[in-house]
Amino acid sequence: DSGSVVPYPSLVAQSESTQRNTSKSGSASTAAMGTSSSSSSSASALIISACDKAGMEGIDRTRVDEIIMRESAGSVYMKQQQKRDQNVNVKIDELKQKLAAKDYSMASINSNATSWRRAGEHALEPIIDELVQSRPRRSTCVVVDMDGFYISCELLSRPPELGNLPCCVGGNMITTSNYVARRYGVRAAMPGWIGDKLVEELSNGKERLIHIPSNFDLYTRKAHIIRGALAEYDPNLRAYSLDEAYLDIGPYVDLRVGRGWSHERVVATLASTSKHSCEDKEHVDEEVGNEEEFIHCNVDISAIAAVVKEMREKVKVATGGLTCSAGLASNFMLAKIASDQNKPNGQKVVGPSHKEVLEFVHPLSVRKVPGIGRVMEKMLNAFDIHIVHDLYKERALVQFLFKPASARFLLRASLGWSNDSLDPSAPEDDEVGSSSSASGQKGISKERTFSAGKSWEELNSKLEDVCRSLSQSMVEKNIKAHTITLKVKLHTFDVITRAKTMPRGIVLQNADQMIVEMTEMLLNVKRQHKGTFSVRLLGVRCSNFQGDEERSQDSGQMDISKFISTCSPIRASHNSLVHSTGTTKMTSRIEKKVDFAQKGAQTDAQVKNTDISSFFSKEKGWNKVEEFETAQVLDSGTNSTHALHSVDPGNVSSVPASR
DNA sequence: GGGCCCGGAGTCG
DNA sequence: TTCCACGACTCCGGGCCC
Ligand SMILES: Cc1cn([C@H]2C[C@H](O)[C@@H](COP(=O)(O)OP(=O)(O)OP(=O)(O)O)O2)c(=O)[nH]c1=O
Ligand SMILES: [Mg+2]
Repeated sequence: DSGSVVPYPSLVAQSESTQRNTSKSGSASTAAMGTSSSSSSSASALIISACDKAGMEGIDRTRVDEIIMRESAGSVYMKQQQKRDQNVNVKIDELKQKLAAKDYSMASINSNATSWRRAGEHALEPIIDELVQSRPRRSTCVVVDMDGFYISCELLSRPPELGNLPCCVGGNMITTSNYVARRYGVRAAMPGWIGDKLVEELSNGKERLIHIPSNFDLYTRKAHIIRGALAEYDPNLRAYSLDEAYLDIGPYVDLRVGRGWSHERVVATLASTSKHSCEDKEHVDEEVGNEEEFIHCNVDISAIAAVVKEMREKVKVATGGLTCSAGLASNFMLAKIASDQNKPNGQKVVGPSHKEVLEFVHPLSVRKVPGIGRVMEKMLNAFDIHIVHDLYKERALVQFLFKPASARFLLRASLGWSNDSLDPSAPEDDEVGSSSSASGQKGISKERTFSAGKSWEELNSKLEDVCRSLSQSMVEKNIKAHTITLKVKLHTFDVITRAKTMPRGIVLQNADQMIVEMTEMLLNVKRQHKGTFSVRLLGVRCSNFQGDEERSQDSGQMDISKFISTCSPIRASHNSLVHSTGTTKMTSRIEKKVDFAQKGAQTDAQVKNTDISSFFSKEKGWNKVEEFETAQVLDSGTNSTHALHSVDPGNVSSVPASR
């Protein structure tokens, strides 16, 4: 359609209260008609407990939502959520105006308000082609996620009958619940008393939610056992959290299934080769064969699935009964999504072909994509994008609406092939790029919530406690930091942070030193703040670790002119850095890394014609019709260094200056 | 132009 | 009667500096 064009100037800011969700099922262009987007219900859509998590299928979520809303109605917390919600609505309306302006200007030239999208889609074709081309051809990425981890750990050492009752870990705040409790809508990040209410009311008073205090050490111990079991299958596994691990079992299945080796022999080989570097690499090549053989080793996917099943069983035995679920796919984004599909105690395989990938990912809610949270979901929904397929269908619109990094991420997600850093589910495949400090940790923090309305003296006392506690952790971990940040949460739930980076040569670890800085900062915050200074949380964070900066040769200061003019080898930093840092793994691993993170070298040819942001952003002056019709996204000499397929440049290029 | 710093926000488990 | 954590990471925009 699109015949009718909205006069741009008529788009006045909508009053948020007047929406009635007019944008039924019309295409996103309906949204462009200026009807205020914004959510339908007055309740903040950001907080209702979307019962879409594992173990919560088919429960009467209307009643759950009703109880939750009733329990939190009018609370300060709720008011804060509504404020957030309103801010998102404002953002949405801004985007809609931006879109309307685009359609309008296009229409004035072309008499067709939305044809620019076709052109945009056309411009995306080569990029999509390349992404599809570079897709891994095997499903050997595994995400293992423990079922109800904390609560399962707790129930292990308790009478089994307890497992049939609704249980959770945490008192005032629930960190997780068992699957019985989930049937009542009780879930992580829910305050305890709401969980109580849910169970009480939805069981008609027959049951009560059982709270078990948290025992973090227990979970940490179990986590180590789990990793030990999993490491047999991939010694280079990434532990994303206590209960979640990312593995590439390609090498394992090649030897175990492809070569028919025994489990023990495979484990021994992998273990001996993964650890160290160059010498071992040759050793591996002898023992394992060359990489072509590796790659073309066509292992039946059901055989890989069988390996995963066996692996899960080993975890269960090693932990004394903890179950886990797993996803098996050709990349970690898909594997992560898949790991949730057959929870608990199940697994899901996604084949590597383009067809299989799309069949899997397209019907899913965009919310399933790791990295798309409540806010992004709401924004997408406002443009009638609900499932991943919509994300693909509206790819031109998405490219136009969002910032390059987000747009890139969303496009890749819509193709089932994402490893952007916006997606935290893709842990870096190792130590090459970032922080030389052993753990790779970038910050450490401590924060405490207490009843609001404390006196000034009490506040300072709390702050000292937090500082001392943090300091102790830093001593234990041998961490010294350059930057310290104070966090203050007011009784309204508004958060204020203030940071200070110490002068050269001064480093933070000592408690008294931190206390000095923090108390001064707190005083400043208090002075700046107008209105009653009623605090419910104080926190301290240290970052910018000493030893994290390291190699920053060439610290000499240059004349400013050099900075501005000579901008030649922007992109060289990528390749050369990856190269020069020296990767120390066996060939097959490196191969893998290219598949996973696409960090390998890119040819200049690849770099060309890939920055589509310039195509959609009118700031660059690309919004004239001619360009759209020729649809060439040329580019480039400029800043188009981050192509859609180049991933997470931040990580590789983050070599901070010396301090 | 690009790096670092700061503060706000979003996301995850 | 009340009552919504904590630790970690990333990105973005604005300011300052070379
Ligand atoms: C989501 C979440 C988890 N956690 C902790 C408790 C969880 O047991 C642990 C792992 O998180 P999850 O894997 O998200 O949850 P889960 O393992 O308890 O349940 P399942 O995977 O079967 O759906 O992390 C929090 O402390 N806060 C949170 O908000
Ligand atoms: Mg889990």
